[in-house]
Amino acid sequence: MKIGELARRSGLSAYTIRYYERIGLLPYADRDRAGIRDYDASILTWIEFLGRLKTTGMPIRDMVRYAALREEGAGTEAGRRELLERHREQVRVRLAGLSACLRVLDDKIAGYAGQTTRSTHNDKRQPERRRRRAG
Amino acid sequence: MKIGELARRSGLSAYTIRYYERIGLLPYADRDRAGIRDYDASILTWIEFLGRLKTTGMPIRDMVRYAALREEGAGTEAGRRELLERHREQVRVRLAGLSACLRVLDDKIAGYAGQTTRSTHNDKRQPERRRRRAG
DNA sequence: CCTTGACTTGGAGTGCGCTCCAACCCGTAG
DNA sequence: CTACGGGTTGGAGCGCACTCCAAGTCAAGG
Repeated sequence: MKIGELARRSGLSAYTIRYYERIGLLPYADRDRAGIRDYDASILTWIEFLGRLKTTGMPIRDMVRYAALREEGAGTEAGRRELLERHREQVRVRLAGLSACLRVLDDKIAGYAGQTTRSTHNDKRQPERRRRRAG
Repeated sequence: MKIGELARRSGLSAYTIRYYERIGLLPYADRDRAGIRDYDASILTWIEFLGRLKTTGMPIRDMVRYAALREEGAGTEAGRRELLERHREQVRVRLAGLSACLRVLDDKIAGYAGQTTRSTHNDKRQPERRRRRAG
C-alpha cells in the first residue's frame, strides 16, 4: 500500500503520515526502487492505537517514547505498560474533571431557562437555584 | 485588587490576564491615575468559569464570543445559552470518546499483565482476552 | 517522446495559546 | 535622592502538531 491509500484508509493526511515517520511515531517504511513507501495493512492497527492515545490527550513526545519502546521489541513490555498506566491515570483524572465541568455547564444552562432555543435535554435537570446575570 | 494579586488568586499569570484582556476574554479593567488595573473580586467568578470552558476544550475564539455577549448584557441570553448548549453537546461527545479510549487502554494494559510494575488498579477489570505483542 | 499524476525530500509556514521582553512609569521605604 | 518593587505598553518569541511547498523522481498511458 502506498502513502495515498494509507492516508485514505487511516484518515491521516499523507503530510501527517510522513511527519509521523520523521519524528518516529511510525516506523521507517520500506521503499521500493523508486523510493516510494510500501505499507503493510498491519500499520493501520498501530495508527488506530496512536489515534486513541491522541484522543486521550497524550502529547506526541510520549507517543514517540512508546513507539520507540515498541520498535525496540522484546524486553520493553514493562516500560510500555508503565507508560500506559501513567497515562491511564491522567485520562481518569481528566475524565473526572470533564464530568464535573459538564455538571456546572448544565447548571449554567439551566440558569438561562425559559429562553426560546430549541430545547435539547432541558428536562434532564431542574434548575435548583437560578443565577441571574452570573456571567 | 491589582494584577499581581489577581494572578495569585486566580492561578493565571499576570501575562495571561493581560493577554485575556487584550483579546476580549476579560473586560477592560478600570485603571487608577497611574494606569494600573484595579480588579473587583467578582472577576474571579468569571475567570473560574472561563477555566471550566477551557477545561472542557472550548477554543478561545468561542470563549471570546461568549464573553462579548456577556459584555453586551441583557438581550443576549438566548445566544449565550445556545453557545453553551452547543458546547455541552461537544463535551458529551468527547466524554464518550474518552471513556471508550479508556476501555481500550485498560485492555491494552491487561495485555501486558504479569510484568513487574507496582500494580495500580489492576484488579478493577479482568483481562477478558489478552492480546500478545499487540503493540 | 511527452504528459500526467502520485510519489520523494528538506524546510518553511500556520494557528493556537500563551509567555516573555524592553523600555518605561509610579509610589513608598530608607 | 535613590533604589526597589510593583505596574504599564506593543510586539516578539515559543512549543505544539501539523500543513504545505518547491523541486525533483519515476511508472504508466497515449
